[in-house]
Amino acid sequence: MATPRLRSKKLSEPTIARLPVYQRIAEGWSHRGQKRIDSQQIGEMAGVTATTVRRDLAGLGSFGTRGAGYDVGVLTERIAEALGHDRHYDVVVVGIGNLGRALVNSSNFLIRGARLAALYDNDPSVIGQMVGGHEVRALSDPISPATVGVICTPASAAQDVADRLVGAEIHAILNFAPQVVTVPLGTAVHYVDFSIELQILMYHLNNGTGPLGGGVLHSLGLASANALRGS
Amino acid sequence: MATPRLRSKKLSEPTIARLPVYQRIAEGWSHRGQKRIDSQQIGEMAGVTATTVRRDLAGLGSFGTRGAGYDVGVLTERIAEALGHDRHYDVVVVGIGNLGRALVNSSNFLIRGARLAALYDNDPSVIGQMVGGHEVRALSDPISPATVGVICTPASAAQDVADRLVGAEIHAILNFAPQVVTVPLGTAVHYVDFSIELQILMYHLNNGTGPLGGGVLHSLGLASANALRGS
DNA sequence: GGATGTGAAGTAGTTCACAGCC
DNA sequence: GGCTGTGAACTACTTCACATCC
Repeated sequence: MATPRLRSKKLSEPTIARLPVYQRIAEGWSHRGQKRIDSQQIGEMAGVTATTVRRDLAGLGSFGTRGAGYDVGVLTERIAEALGHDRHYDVVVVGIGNLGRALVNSSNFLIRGARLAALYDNDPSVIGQMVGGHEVRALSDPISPATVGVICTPASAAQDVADRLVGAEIHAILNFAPQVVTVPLGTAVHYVDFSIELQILMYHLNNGTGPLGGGVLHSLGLASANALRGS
Repeated sequence: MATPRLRSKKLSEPTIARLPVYQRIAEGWSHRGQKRIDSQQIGEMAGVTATTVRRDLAGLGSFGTRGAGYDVGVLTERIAEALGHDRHYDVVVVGIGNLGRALVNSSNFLIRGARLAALYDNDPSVIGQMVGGHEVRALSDPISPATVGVICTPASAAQDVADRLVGAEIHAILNFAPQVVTVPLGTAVHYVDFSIELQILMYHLNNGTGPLGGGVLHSLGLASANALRGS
């Protein structure tokens, strides 16, 4: 009985952030016809040490082969399992400007179980358009049931949109707007901020320190949660 | 001798990632006419503890007032100083599709010292268009001198573009393409992956743990900044 | 031989608790 | 009273080093 959906031992936050990176590397490897990969190779491409890779993967169970590394197929499968990629969930996107369109049409955003459920905007010239196979609805319409809401509006609209998403029982929000939003307890908000990446890069350039080696890959997840509304 | 551009004591990686968040909070506060803010308030909005905020800010020098918190103006100024926002640097963007346009037109990307130097694409119907005040050039043209190169192409083009950027003496790359690229030693690649945020969010939803936890979360109020860093 | 997996050691980051100052 | 700034304690993560297995 191979892995009966074990209540996986809790993975550390840094590990969780690295697993998708390993997975992409494994997939690229597989694409080029390679059948096996070792921790040294993964580490080089991901910009971490081989030991870190081995510890991360050991947390998913022992599926490597001593002397021969990891089977690329098993590797991707185990990571998918750990991250819950077998489960499907619905995503609504609010704000269908350049960014919203880029996300919806990207081959890299709505993957691994994510399903696009509906699109919303408040611009009459955008409402009714077909984008990514969905008709853009009015923001004033009832929000479709979903697991995750993505905010791609200007900062000024972000709080209102967050309120609507929460009102529609959506408790996980990915916010691309440069605006801190307040939500009730029990709702998670992850912020994605393009400029922060640039700022971190510049800090290191200015100070000479930090990730400047070859093939450095930096992935930043800044999760913030749970402020009480009012008071 | 008030801070004569000190060779600032090295800040920790998590701290560096949090500073831009604090800065945005401070700016929002200032926008709403508030003059002071305390570590408790910053922490709530950023999703970290007040102690963490104080320790982060103490690393920039002691500019808080006991009993009264931080002056919002001084706060933003000190963070800007620490992150090198007074210095200007040039950015080239390659791949002017939806994402490239979204970034270039965003009020949140090219800020804090970043200056748009040039845009490139290889699609004849895009070359020559004006985007964000710049004419899109052919990818085969010589790359303009710059500090940072941003890759917004499909995965298949990413490695070629990275090679061109490196050839143009650009040693800092922000890669939005879902593709690991290899570069010579001395070049930093930061990898931004939208889907990773979604995957992390889903991991926590599936496992009940973490920044979403069913009810336990208030006690954590926790955020996480994860960096994969290389040698 | 060669690479995994893991105790043990080391390092980095966070939180506690409180002295110090407004 | 309130809130900052910081040594001390604690926790989490990474790295070392090597036994283990193919």
